[in-house]
Amino acid sequence: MKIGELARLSGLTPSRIRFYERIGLLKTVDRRPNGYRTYPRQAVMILGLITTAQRAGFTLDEIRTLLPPDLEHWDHATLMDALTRKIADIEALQARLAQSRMHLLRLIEDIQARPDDMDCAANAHRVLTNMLADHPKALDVTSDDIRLLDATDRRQSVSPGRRKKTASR
Amino acid sequence: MKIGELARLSGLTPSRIRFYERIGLLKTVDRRPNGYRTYPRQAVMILGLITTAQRAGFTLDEIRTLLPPDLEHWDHATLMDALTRKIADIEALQARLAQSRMHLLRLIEDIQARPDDMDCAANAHRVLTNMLADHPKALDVTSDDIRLLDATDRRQSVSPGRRKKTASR
DNA sequence: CCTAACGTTAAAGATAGCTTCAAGGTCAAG
DNA sequence: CTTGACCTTGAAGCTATCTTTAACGTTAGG
Repeated sequence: MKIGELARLSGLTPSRIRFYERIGLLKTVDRRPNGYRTYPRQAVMILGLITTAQRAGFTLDEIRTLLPPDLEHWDHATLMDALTRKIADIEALQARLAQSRMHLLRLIEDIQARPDDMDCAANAHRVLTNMLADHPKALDVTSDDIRLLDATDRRQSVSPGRRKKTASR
Repeated sequence: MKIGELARLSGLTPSRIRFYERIGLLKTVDRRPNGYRTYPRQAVMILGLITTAQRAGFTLDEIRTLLPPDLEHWDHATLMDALTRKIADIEALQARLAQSRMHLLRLIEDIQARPDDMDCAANAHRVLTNMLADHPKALDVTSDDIRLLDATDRRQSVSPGRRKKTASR
């Protein structure tokens, strides 16, 4: 089949298929005398496999190294290893997302927890200070820096669980 | 303070700070007679805020529209709305990651569930067919999701896996 | 006075994964 | 014979977020 038909069958665009060939993800295919690419039926499955792997989080580079020249002969060990590591990657991402989410929830709570006797500006400062104190390491901000920030306006900075031990630096 | 000191205090590079100014994320700062930028101490907090928001999954564009000219005067309603929507984004992504993970786990199981009387080639075909027959849209991850992933992932990844010779010939 | 470290700018490069464009060649139908 | 749909190529563009480079000015210290 020609590239247009393969595109229709696989749901990809012709340009994408040519792109995959260019980067070595698909092996070069046969050409007709006029230069047109000619694909075997199996190509549809290969493309489906590629998009499925992409959706699972594999990069094209990873897919290229995993894809065997022959769909029936996989490097079993390498494949299982890649799958296992990808699951671990996903779990790491999940952990970070969970943290991000909790961080945002805590931020919302903190903003709404404005004491009655505090005006918005002071509350803004309180929330900001709390938030930036939450991740000192990631921001490369030391405890000295925090104190420096506080010095700007040292009125009140009340929050539960303010600093956690400022690990290392 | 000059840009180098701000960079040290904030953990960002000078080029990144200049970049933020160029795209309008930071307002233009005062200059000394020699042309050097001069920052107020508050700038450290603004940069910390920006990187924190980035880690939470906000794009620089989003941050720019949310950041008030004055750190003490936020658009409370818009901010809360943005935070809430970002949490929803995260949760949607979490759901998709969970599905991706389950998909991979099922794939591993399926590969290992090769009947005794089936050779590897036939098993490969069986697994492939099962996989491609699975809910193809279930794991779809949009470019927006990728961005959110990047926000939590990129700056922490050790090496940005480089591609060899990006498609040219 | 010299040098190293810092500051400035505009422009280009890097990353992933494509799409789009320009400039053609091929082919089937009418 | 013309039209329009298809095919070809290489090169450039797109997105977001920076970094790097080049070429140059400034400043602090010895």
